[in-house]
Amino acid sequence: MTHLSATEHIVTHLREAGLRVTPQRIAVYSELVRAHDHPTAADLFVRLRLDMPSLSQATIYNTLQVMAGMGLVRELSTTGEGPARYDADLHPHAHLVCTRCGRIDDFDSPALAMPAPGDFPSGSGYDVESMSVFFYGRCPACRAGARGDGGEDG
Amino acid sequence: MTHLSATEHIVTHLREAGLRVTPQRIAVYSELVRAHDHPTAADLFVRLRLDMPSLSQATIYNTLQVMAGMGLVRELSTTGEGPARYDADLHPHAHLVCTRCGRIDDFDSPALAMPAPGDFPSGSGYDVESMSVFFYGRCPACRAGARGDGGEDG
DNA sequence: CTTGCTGCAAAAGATTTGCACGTGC
DNA sequence: GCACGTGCAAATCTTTTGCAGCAAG
Repeated sequence: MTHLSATEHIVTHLREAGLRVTPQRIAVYSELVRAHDHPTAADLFVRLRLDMPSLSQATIYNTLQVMAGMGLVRELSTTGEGPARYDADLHPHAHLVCTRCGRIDDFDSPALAMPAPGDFPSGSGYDVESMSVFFYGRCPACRAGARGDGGEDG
Repeated sequence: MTHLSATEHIVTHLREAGLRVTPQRIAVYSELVRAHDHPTAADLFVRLRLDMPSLSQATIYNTLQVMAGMGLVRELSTTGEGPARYDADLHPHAHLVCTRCGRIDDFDSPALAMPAPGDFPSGSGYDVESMSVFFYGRCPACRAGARGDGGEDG
């Protein structure tokens, strides 16, 4: 759990899962680690095609599904508004969703009493494995009266 | 905010918003208040067509959009898995989402330190208006090895 | 060499939209 | 009576799937 590169990380996990290590999988994961703007499958497609013109959308979807299943990435869902977004940052944190431009920012709450796994509802009969906290509102750019094109990140 | 019927409630809000009071809007809202299973647009369509055969899906979607915009109902998003679900219960509460059958239950947390509006992230620059807390796991029926058809509510 | 993965394109599922008619106000 | 809302069907958008060829192990 030292500072392995994204490539090392995905390669290790794929090997351990008995899955094949392909350039496409490495590319998708690496881009997701590099990006901090919670891109959609389509975003990743556009960005990655620059370096890998043969890449197909189906492979992106497939790869994201595989990685989400391995627990390597997290699928975020805003409000049904638009496509799913993805996050390679697995440390527990909330998300700020702009209801105007759709941008998603991380919100790492020092003050906010974020429920810990121990607070998971146990009386409900559910076998809770994870949780999500979303805050909805307007991002700084949209508050400032900007047109709200959506966000670029890096 | 006394115990008005669902009809009284929606009629009042539509009037205040300068929108027309139609049987379809009353029906959709009333069914959403009656149901406690966070139905999808398609669920509502099936249920309401029994009493209102001419009702169309487009009207359901349109009505849900209008009511969500008015803040009368809340749109929930499970995990991007499947269609959006709706909730007419506006009091702050978390949701338990079954990752196996898609069922959603309310979770009203007495013990859980649910962030209050005052805890909303203010340093982020966002103008936060609402929040959602989702817990993901397996519902009692699915834990018990049931097939997981999804839930009826009554 | 074997089998899983990729790329393509078509399919499937959910939601939105255009238009003509009906209806609330 | 006017304009909004409804109903229908087609369009749009996102994601999944079938299949043939390629490449990882």
